[in-house]
Amino acid sequence: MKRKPVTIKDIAHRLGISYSTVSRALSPHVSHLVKEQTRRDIQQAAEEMNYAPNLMARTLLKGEGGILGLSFSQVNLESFGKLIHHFLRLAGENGYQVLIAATVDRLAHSPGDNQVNQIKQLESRGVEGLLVNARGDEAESARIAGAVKGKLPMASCYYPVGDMNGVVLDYAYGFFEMTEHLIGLGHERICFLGDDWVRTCGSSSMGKGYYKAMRKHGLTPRRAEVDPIRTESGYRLAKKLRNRFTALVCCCDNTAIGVCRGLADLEINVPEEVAVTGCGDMAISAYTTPALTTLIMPYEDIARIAIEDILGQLQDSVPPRHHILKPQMIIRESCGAG
Amino acid sequence: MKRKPVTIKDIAHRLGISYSTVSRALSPHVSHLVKEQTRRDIQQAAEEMNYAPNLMARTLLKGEGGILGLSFSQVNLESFGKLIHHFLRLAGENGYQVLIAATVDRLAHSPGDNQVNQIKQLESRGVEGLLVNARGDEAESARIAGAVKGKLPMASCYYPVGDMNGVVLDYAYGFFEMTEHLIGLGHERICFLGDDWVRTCGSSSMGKGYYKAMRKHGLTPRRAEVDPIRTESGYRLAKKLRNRFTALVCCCDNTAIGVCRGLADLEINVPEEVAVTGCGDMAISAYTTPALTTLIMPYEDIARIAIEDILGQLQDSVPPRHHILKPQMIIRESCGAG
DNA sequence: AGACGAAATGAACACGTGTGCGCATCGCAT
DNA sequence: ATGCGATGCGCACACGTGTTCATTTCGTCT
Repeated sequence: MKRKPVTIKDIAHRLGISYSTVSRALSPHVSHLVKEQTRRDIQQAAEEMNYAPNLMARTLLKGEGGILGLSFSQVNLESFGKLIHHFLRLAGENGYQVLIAATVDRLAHSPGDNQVNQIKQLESRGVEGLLVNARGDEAESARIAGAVKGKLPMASCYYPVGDMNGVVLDYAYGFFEMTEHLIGLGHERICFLGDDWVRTCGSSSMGKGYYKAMRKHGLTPRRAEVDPIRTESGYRLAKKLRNRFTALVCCCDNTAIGVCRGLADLEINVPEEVAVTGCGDMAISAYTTPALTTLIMPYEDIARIAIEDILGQLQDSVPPRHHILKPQMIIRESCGAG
Repeated sequence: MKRKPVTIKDIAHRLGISYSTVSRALSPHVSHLVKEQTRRDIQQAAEEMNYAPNLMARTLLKGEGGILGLSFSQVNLESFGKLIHHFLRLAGENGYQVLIAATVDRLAHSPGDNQVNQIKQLESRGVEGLLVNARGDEAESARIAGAVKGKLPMASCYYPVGDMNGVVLDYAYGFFEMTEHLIGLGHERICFLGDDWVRTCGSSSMGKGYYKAMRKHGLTPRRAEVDPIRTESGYRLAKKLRNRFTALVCCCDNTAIGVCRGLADLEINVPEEVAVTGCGDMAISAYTTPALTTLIMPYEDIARIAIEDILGQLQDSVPPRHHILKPQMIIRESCGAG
């Protein structure tokens, strides 16, 4: 089934010439060293034999292969899809392809399948730069930083990775603003729905921003655990939280929509009785009922800055830097301040 | 900035031994040929020097490198994210990594940046198998089939690519069933909201299924153009179609949610006055108001079958086959038959 | 001590490509 | 016919790795 691919040797053998001539004829910057007639013969033969150059051999010899690595914890959320989309596009525009690796489960910690191991694999494949989306676990982030430091240009996104340069989303800022907005509307019993908010994501975490705003106004913070991927997880929580809070700050639009529907099924009005906010601004979030108040993340900016940073480091012209991007709060109906 | 990576030669030089010994010591299946003491020295040195094997060199020599290729038209929809997620997971479980390439715009046809070219690039990188999501354009599909045929094991997903084996979603079946369901509920003026439905996707297209059901019952099919990515596109269409139809069959949940909100803003009740259906079953589609009647696509099955097919062809044990997967209609509120 | 199988290691080749160097060929002037 | 610059092409090496073959070293028995 799997045929041997044709090489320049095959072409040379067929034409009865040396393969260095073939190599030259097919390399644009030295093809003028080959007689025009033979060059045409070679190009025609290459076309006929459906020749495709072996980029691994070329990379092995020259040391640079035009490939960037992407190590992600997940890809099945719309937000990750958007980011990857822009990264692929921008990489392509700069002549790079992308090798992508994703962990199966952001919670799985099987020793052989951690993110450090994945990054080493990407490095072994000869990637020239790395875009990393770490889970936020500080211990693992430190190991990642140790494995990459000084060997490869890297940009982390969303969460910081050690002291490596990165494009960090200031979730804390966004959730601080969002929480203060709700407090300004008169809410006092406000609950945060999200992951473990102390251990993860360090100082830029969503929970930290919420916590800070609550403490600032002398309110007691509370938190409920949800799985951001499963809308159902938010839906179920609505029953438990129905009478205990007047506002629910969700870590993800997915969650917020589940919560809204859960409250509606209990005949609790959103936003009149309970205000709900999300994060991420999915494509549909402006068109749900009620339309979702949420945080817009600048996915395209993240991808662009990350690419610029990696390419800058590669050309040794630009020193690695930290970039902190602020999400933009967009007020719609679900928080009751439209 | 970019340091030279350490090789087995570096390790050998440091220990004053030949690099063949180092190579053996680090290859599990022949490491027993090396004296235990030297083997430990080598492994310790490799650890200390942070050695990472060059997988490109290994691939070049042995001919197989453990990479599968993914050529997609888009990744920024939730459905594509899901599929890629499962594909990455299953590939990883079988010891493969994934090189991914995506076209920027499914409508862009710049000659150098077509999908055929991308696939050739992936081939040059030494991918052993290919998962292709073509746009459905028959001319380009034929070129893709010609470029890949006999050289690489390939599985196409969603839409067929020439006569290559693939995992095809029978959209036509799903939209036929959905349309008949609406007709069974008494609807006669039913409109299809989607892409160009004649040219694209061949006989398995969404539009074909809708068309067939309408014709079967003597109804005149109509279509409105929408961009499945932009929810806004469905929202705007609600005004134009408000009084002309009693049911709207959408090509994507994104569109359906936009339409629902558009109708709601016009104070038209869904589903009492107009029924709406979607396709894809996004994470939130069961929790919108009204909950969306839609088609569930078996993303995990697609990924699993595609991987099995590719790996089967690689081991030459399983002949390539066609697989046709049927979407499952799930009735919720938006069609008025809950 | 000598012999001999076993164990351990080094030398060499291969994979496909790019490139520096040297040789051959050709056209042209002396 | 000889010299000479220019052009075109082949040889050989390099990249990092895995594997075959030959060679050395070692332990053991006669």
